[in-house]
Amino acid sequence: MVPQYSSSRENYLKAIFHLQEVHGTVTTNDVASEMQTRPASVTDMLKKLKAQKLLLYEKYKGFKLSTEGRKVALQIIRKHRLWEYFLVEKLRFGWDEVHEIAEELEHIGSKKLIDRLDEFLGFPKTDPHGDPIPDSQGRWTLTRQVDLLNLPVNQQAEVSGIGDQSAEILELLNHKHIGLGTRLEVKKKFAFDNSIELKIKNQSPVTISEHVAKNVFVKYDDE
Amino acid sequence: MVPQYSSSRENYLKAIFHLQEVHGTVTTNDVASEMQTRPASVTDMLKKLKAQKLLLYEKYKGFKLSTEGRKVALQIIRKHRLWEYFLVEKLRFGWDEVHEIAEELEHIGSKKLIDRLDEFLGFPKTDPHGDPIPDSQGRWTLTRQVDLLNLPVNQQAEVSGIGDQSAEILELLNHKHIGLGTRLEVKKKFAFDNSIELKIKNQSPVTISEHVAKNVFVKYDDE
DNA sequence: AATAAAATTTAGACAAATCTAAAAAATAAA
DNA sequence: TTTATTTTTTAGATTTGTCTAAATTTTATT
Ligand SMILES: [Mn+2]
Ligand SMILES: [Mn+2]
Ligand SMILES: [Mn+2]
Ligand SMILES: [Mn+2]
Repeated sequence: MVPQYSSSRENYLKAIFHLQEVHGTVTTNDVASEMQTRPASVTDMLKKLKAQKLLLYEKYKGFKLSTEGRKVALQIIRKHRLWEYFLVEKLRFGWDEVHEIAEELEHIGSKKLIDRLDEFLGFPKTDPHGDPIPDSQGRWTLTRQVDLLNLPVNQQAEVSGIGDQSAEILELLNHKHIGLGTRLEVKKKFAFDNSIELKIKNQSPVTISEHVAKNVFVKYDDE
Repeated sequence: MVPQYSSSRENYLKAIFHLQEVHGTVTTNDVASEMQTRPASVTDMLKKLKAQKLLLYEKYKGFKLSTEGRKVALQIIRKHRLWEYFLVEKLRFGWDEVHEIAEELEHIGSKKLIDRLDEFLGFPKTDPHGDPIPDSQGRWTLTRQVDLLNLPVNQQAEVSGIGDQSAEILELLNHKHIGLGTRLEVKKKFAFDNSIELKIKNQSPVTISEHVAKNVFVKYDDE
């Protein structure tokens, strides 16, 4: 039997993993705000994760996932993203309504379940938000992407990922018909507020703020 | 937002519902043994369920589900059985390996998820064990389910469940081309050893022993 | 270097779900 | 109808995860 961890512990591992990826480093306060909880609760949990050897931690000095902790985090992320893919591709959910549900489904234990699901879905490489899905060994293919602020004007590109994945930004993008795989190009950048005008084929131009642009990643053939 | 109950409470509701269905009545000890827990823990939980108006309970006098408790129990059962159907029909699990996983999946909250799943599966009426799946209003179609010993002669019926689920009986039934969904009728009952002769369309008659007949359940429309 | 501010941890509490041991009530047997 | 047995409930603990308030440590500012 594979060791099982509580949903709460799995959520902490996942949060720590994400923060480690973005900044190189994580703090107690970072985790507290990511998890919508109190710093004192984070400290409590850090001790428990350390006791389970999922975390390297010395009080006041900082912490990071152990090799085992990282492995567990990647499996939760794998489950989260496969379930999101399932919800969108098989149950016709919108990409902006699957995160909450996947947040629960990711804690279902069976390894066989998730490997069968992966197979059923045809071994998808990325989830509905463009994020890579780790394989059953916890590996993923790194795709390099640029955010829209850094996409050259008039360069055709394809949306390949979203940074911030709040329901709010997804709703906004949805409304403007911007989604994974959307082909677009930047027509104008306004220096005043760094807003950007985009053109999607067969649509009238749309404008997005700097805040949004920073969170939309695209890939394009750079010759 | 629909009220949410803990997995533990949902499991208790389900257990109480099942015991109510089988016997007309449930006791603290029944629940304890069904849930693999202690009578004292059951009493603790009965008080909590009563406080939430899911249970009608007076100490030492007995208890039963309230209308609301029954409704909740039926929704958990609906989810359990739909997930079992999904696991068998879509992920190619054996019918003998899905129960444990469904025991976890049944606690996922989203109502939309389960209704979409139902639709995706084509609104199945029974789970892989032949048990009826309640619809989204908690209703199920009452089809008379009897074992083959009690099926009237010449009454067309459909195999809807197997009692004993050992590999041995499954092998025997498999050999005789009897499985879930098989349409058949009883042509003759032999008083000598209670063996039974069956007819399946386009096949020559087959005989099964009393022991086998007792473990094959069928349903038929009772007019 | 001394002080102020911020981050982190500890102390002590609470709710949920479970347990063991003991008490109380209901039921069965004598 | 007493007495014995079984069932059910209570009392008091324990574990997990969370919280507030206070103490401690680190970091930033004079
Ligand atoms: Mn989660
Ligand atoms: Mn995602
Ligand atoms: Mn369950
Ligand atoms: Mn079943």
